[in-house]
Amino acid sequence: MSGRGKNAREKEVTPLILHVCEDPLVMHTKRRRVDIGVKRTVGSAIFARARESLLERMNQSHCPDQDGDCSLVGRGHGHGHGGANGDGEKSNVLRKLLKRANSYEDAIMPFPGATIISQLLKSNMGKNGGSDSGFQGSGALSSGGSEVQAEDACSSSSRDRDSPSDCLSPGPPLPPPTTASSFGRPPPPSNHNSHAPSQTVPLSSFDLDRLSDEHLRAKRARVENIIRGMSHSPLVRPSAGDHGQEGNREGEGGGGGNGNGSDHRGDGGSLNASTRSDCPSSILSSPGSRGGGVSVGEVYRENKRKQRLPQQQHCFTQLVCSRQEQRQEERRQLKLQLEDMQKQLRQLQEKFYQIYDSETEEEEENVENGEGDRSGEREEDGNLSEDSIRSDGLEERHRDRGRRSHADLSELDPGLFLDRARALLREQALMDGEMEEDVESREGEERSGDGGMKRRAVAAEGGAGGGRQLAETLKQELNCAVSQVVDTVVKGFSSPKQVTGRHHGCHSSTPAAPSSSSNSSSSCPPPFGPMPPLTPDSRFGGGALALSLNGDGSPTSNYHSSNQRLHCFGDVIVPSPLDSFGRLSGVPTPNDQTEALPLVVRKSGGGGGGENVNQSIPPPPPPHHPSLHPSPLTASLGFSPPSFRHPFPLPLMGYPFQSPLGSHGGGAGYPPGPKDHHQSSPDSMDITRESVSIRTKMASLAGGHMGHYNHRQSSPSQHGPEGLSLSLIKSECGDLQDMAEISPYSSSTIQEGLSPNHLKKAKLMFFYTRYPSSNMLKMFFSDVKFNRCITSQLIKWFSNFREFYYIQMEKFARQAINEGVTAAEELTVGRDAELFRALNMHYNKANDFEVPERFLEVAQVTLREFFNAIVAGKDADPSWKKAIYKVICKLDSEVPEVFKSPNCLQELLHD
DNA sequence: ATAATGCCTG
DNA sequence: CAGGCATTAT
Repeated sequence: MSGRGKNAREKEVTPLILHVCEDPLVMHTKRRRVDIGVKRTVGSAIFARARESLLERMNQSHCPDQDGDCSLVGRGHGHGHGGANGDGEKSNVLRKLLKRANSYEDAIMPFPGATIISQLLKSNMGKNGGSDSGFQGSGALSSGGSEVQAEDACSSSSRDRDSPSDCLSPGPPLPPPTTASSFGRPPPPSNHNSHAPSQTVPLSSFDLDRLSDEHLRAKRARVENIIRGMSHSPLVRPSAGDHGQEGNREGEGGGGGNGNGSDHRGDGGSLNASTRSDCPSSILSSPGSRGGGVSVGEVYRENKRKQRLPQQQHCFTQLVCSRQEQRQEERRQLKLQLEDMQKQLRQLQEKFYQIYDSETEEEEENVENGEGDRSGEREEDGNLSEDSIRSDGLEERHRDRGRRSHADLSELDPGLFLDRARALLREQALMDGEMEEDVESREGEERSGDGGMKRRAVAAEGGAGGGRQLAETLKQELNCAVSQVVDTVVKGFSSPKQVTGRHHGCHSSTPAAPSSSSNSSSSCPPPFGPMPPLTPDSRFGGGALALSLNGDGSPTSNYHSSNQRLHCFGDVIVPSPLDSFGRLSGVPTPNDQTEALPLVVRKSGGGGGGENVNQSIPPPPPPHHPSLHPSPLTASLGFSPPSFRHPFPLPLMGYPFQSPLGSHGGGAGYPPGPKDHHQSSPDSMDITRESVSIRTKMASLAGGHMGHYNHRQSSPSQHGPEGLSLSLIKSECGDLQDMAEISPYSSSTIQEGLSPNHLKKAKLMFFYTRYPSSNMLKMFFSDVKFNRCITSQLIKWFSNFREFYYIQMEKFARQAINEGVTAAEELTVGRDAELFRALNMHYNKANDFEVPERFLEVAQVTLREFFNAIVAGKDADPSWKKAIYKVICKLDSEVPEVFKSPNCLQELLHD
């Protein structure tokens, strides 16, 4: 067989050889088709047609161009792979995180976001100090350096420009750097790590003020960096992941010590500083000046950038002519930035969890063995290694906690957690003081001078004021920085009335924090302050909890928490937080949708199509989002799994998340498993984690995800037949309508996609029919909303079944011949036959279905047909199977009515 | 033009 | 199991 196939292929490729080849197989100029050409059952065509038309109409109303969507699948495939893979690592981390998130939620929630952030910041400092340095220059976010970075990030992400979150950082083309001096001067960070220490010392000794200044700046820079780094988070959409990865690579390179990243940044910063004002285009061209080798990826990005260039220039040009345009652009960017920041904060928190998690795990594993290779594990996670300081602290904590058993963790109450955090901070401070040298030696390579400096500052602070103060300070600083950034940006433009106003409103939405004033250094009510707590809260769906816990500083809790819930992990869509805020706060935000749209648009962009997407052009995005986003109400109610919010992929979500949601009052957002029991099986978590990766998969739109789900789902008792399909793949074909279907009210069993259970069902059906017509399939899978993709998939399934079936037949027929069987009559297929076992294993793995006798007969006939054909030497004919197919296709029997029931699996398997 | 099939490959 | 492709049937 294989040989034949190969020959055929060769034929196609090298037709010239044909005349030379004697091999009959090769003789065929064209690949011989063995197509059976089986008549297509038209039976009940009328009936089916009517139904079909009905369905189609439904579909059409929502998604006229299903085809187009379908095509995306293919395209997405290729691209998706890269993205998916890239995210893989992170994904794992995330999964890990998620896995335990639940247990920690309680404990973590209380943890003051500020503290977490500060810790993260510190850690980042240590790790990214060198690479981050670039950001430092941007004392003010508006600094050219930062802008360049933003440009970089954006441009790199331009591929999927649809993901605004990517460009979160400083981004918005802000007014010329007021603090030009700060960033203009060669930021210490720009230097290689090796220099860092030396610089740090002199600085600190020189001028405390300056030190603090730097400190502050560094923090800001760090924030930016973190944000930037965050963009790689696994949660980020695949497409986003692409560029994110690139960024990551660069960053890592810098961090790694080769200095590439640093160089690059440094160049960008300086270049930007010098040229930015002159001409934006120069910025764009800056890539050329980038450090060292330009990888293919970079080239690609460069191209992207160049593509964008015209637009940018245009923008600036227009600025002269009409500032409005620019403002809009800026506005948009600002928005993006804000969103990103929020997201990043959330992610920071997650990282924290992550570390915490990994540590915990390690503890669990190594409690008895001792410390083991903590560092090793940290390295594994990559991000974890970021902060040695933090790690140290964590280690300590873990040691402590570890002895108390893992269970403790989950039991920690907020207060306790907080205390621990403080203790940790103190420990850190202490350690810093005592082991500064030691630590430095260990991390010196990674840490920039700034980082070192920072650390000292931290230590000092900690010593003086204690952990709490430190935390507070950090928190404030962070908040202030954020606020300032926001304010700066906002103020930067002569605020387009609507937009700007709205933004302010959003920020100020917090009762306690009146709009712009927030940026005052001392008591800036952090617009995003509450963010951190969000995650935990969101998971619980109980905003109230967050509120009570939040007391520590962020005046606003519910608001944000609910909001966060909305976007939490909304990597995919990131429905602008602003919008959410606005709605929640009751501020009418008519335009929100419009504005947000651009962000949302990414859906398809991920694939391949969307390079351009909405870079600078205010995209007139499709007005479909509303339905996509859970209404504020929903969110507030407890749209529990924020992390699972997938704008588009929603359909998919239904399946995997079902269980998690179930516990939360039936997950308002998703259809409760039709009639199915929520399986709270141990798999729940797995499923949950899987969900994370689903995003990636979804984004990639690649096929073959089914397999993954199968593993989880195949277990019989799991999901109902409808099991909430993962509609995945085909979800693309799907329309927005699907969303509606999935939406809360639609408890209808109509599925957008095929679930593992559907596959199972199809396999069982194969015992009755080998050649089901599409109409038949539609009847038997009435719980599936058919579209071309679904139909094709089902047909493909059966095609695959047949393939396997016939392969087995041929195999066993030949085997029989080899064994000396001479008469077909000698061949019988019983339930104990090897052939049957093979088939049963394939179509009825669990063996929980009684294979109809008829199937045995058909199998026997088939086997004999093959036997006879082979014996007769018909197999020489490339299409020799065709005859057999024709015979077999007539042997289809009626499929029991039970199969028409969506719950048939239960019923069938129950027996 | 589209659906359906089969073959091959991953 | 799915994608891609070629072929065939409608």
